[in-house]
Parts: sequence; structure tokens; C-alpha cells
Amino acid sequence: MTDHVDRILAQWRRERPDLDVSPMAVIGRLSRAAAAVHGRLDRTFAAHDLDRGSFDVLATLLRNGPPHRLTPAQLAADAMITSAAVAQRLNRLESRGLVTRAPNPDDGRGSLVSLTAAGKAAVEATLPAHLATEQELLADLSPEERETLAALLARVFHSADPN
Amino acid sequence: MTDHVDRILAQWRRERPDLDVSPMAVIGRLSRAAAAVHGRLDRTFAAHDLDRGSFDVLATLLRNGPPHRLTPAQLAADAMITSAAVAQRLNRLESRGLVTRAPNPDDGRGSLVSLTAAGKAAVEATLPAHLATEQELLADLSPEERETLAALLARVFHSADPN
DNA sequence: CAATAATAGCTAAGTGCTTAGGTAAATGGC
DNA sequence: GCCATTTACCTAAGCACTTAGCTATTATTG
Repeated sequence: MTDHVDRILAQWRRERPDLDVSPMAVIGRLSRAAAAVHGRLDRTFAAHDLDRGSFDVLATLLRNGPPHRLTPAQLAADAMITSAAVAQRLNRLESRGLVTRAPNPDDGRGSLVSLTAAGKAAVEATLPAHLATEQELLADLSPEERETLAALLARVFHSADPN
Repeated sequence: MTDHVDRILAQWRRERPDLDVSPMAVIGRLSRAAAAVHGRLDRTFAAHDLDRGSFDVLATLLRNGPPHRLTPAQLAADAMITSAAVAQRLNRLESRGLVTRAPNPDDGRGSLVSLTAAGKAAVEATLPAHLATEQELLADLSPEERETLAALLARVFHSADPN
């Protein structure tokens, strides 16, 4: 019942009993859980010749519905990354023929990114395995516990990123 | 009461009602919460002329107690990173005079990393602000909720990284 | 309506990780 | 006691992000 974070806390309490290190119990486990989960998800993506960033872009285009077309700025906001990172993800995806870029007829500065048939096929082939991996990661939690965890994480997110 | 992840789930349910996307509610919020929390923590580190990786190494040495000395392998295991990443963190810290490397008398292959006085001062100066930031991130959660969150995250971690 | 400011998207350079692969020392089997 | 294997640590190269800074277009404002 005692994990790595428990041992870290015990060390702090021994060396610095004057400090309240209790928040580390939560934040430390948040970091480690996210890192471990990402490692596991990445294995599934790699098994389908994708990486997390590429899947993220393709899935965003797919779930937005036909005609599976978004601006780079929309993709950046959705993925919580910079527009420069989106440009580089799109370079990779475009060179693999999974998306195409076309000028935006409504805005001469912008472009529109579309899912190709191959891109749609790639994301649709990966999606069930990805969801199965996520199910597997949550298999030990009851529906109520999942609900609780999601709600608590949403509140932490809000504290870290108000607005 | 509806956040970005809720909107993502609604899109999936409209486009792909055949799929059970419920695990995304948890995993998506875990990713986003961790990213937002890291962003907030990094601001505090930057305000004290450190980055997360450097602070992590210095704090690990400090909380292990006198003589504040560990092997690179111990630091790698603690931080869940490769030994190559530790070597690079140590290069940076050593060049700033915050740690020193010395040959390990008990093992000719290895070295021992020690916190310098300047390194100890740097981490001790940063620690209270770091803990205050963590407290701030959890301010909206009751002690019971923090306990619940930590326990649920520990179980997710265990599913993602058994052993 | 011209000048200024803001916006969209890109490339280039910097950062910190990973994987790959090298060297040197310790360990284990025979 | 030797040789093969393992271990500890490192550098180098690759990767995906960030920040900085560019160009082109659109929006604003006097």
C-alpha cells in the first residue's frame, strides 16, 4: 500500500519537519500517473504507426465531423500547443498523405487542413485499440470512482488554468 | 460546469455513437490537468532561475539527507527518466556549480553526485515558493478530496505501470 | 482611405527528452 | 583466475516541443 510518492513524503518529513509537504502527495501522483499513462498510450499508437501528436490531430479532424476540415489555429487551441508545433505536426502528416493543406478562401492569411481518405482510415483503424487501452488503464476503477476522478481533475485543471 | 473535455466527448458521441468514449473523460482530464499544473509549477521554478528537471535533482539530493550524495542511477530511478537524461541534467547543474561529480570509491564505473552549498541554497530558497504554488493549485479541494484524488491517481498509475 | 496594428501561419534556432552506441569496471560461470 | 556478460555512465544523434522572428493578409482608427 505504500508507493514511491509515500517514500518521498517520508523523506521530506524526516529532513524538513518544518514544511507542510502534503500537497506533494497529490501533485506528485498527478505527474507520475500522467507520465505512466502517456507511456502506455504511446505503445498503442506506435503499434499503429502513429505517435500521440499525429493521432491527436487526426482524431480532432475526425470528431469534428464532415467535411473533416479545420484551421491550424483551431487545431492548436484544441491540442493546447503552439501554432508552430501544429505547423510541424502538419508537415509530418502532409508528407505521409494523411492530411492536406489548402488556402482558406475566407481568409488569405490562413489555410484549411483536411483529413484525406488515408488519414481517416488511419485514425479509424487506431481508435478502437486506443479506447481499449484507455479502458484497460481504468479497469480497476468503478464507474463512480471514474466520475469522481474526472471531476476532481477538472477542478485542479481550473485552478492551474483559470479563464 | 462544462469544460473542453465535455465538448470533445459530445463531438465523439455525435460522430461515432457506436463507440464507448467514456474513458476519455478521465484520461483526457488527466492529461490536461498535468499539463496545466506543470505549466504553473514551471513559472515558479523560472522565477527562481531553475527549471523543473534541475529542481527535481536538487530536491532529491536534499530530501535524502546529509551528506546529500547519490549516484546518477538513483537520481534516474527517482525521476523516472533515463540515465542519459540524468547525465545531461548533471552537466547543466555542474556547470552552474550547483552539484559536483566525484568518482565512486566503491565502484570504479560509477560516480557520486553531491549538492554544493550553492545548490543547497538554491533548492532551499525555491522550496517554500514551490510548496505555496502546489497549495494554490489544490486550494479548492478539501483535505478529504485531496486524499481521494491521490488514492485514485495511485491506482491509475499502478494500472499503467504494474511492477 | 491610408497608416497602423493585429492576426494566421510559417521557418529557424534552442531545449530537454529519448534511443543508440561507446568505454570501462564489476560480476559470475567454468 | 579468465572470459563473457552485465552494469554504470557518458556522448551523439534524433525528435517534438518552445520561443523568436518573418511574411502576408486582415482589421482598426483617425
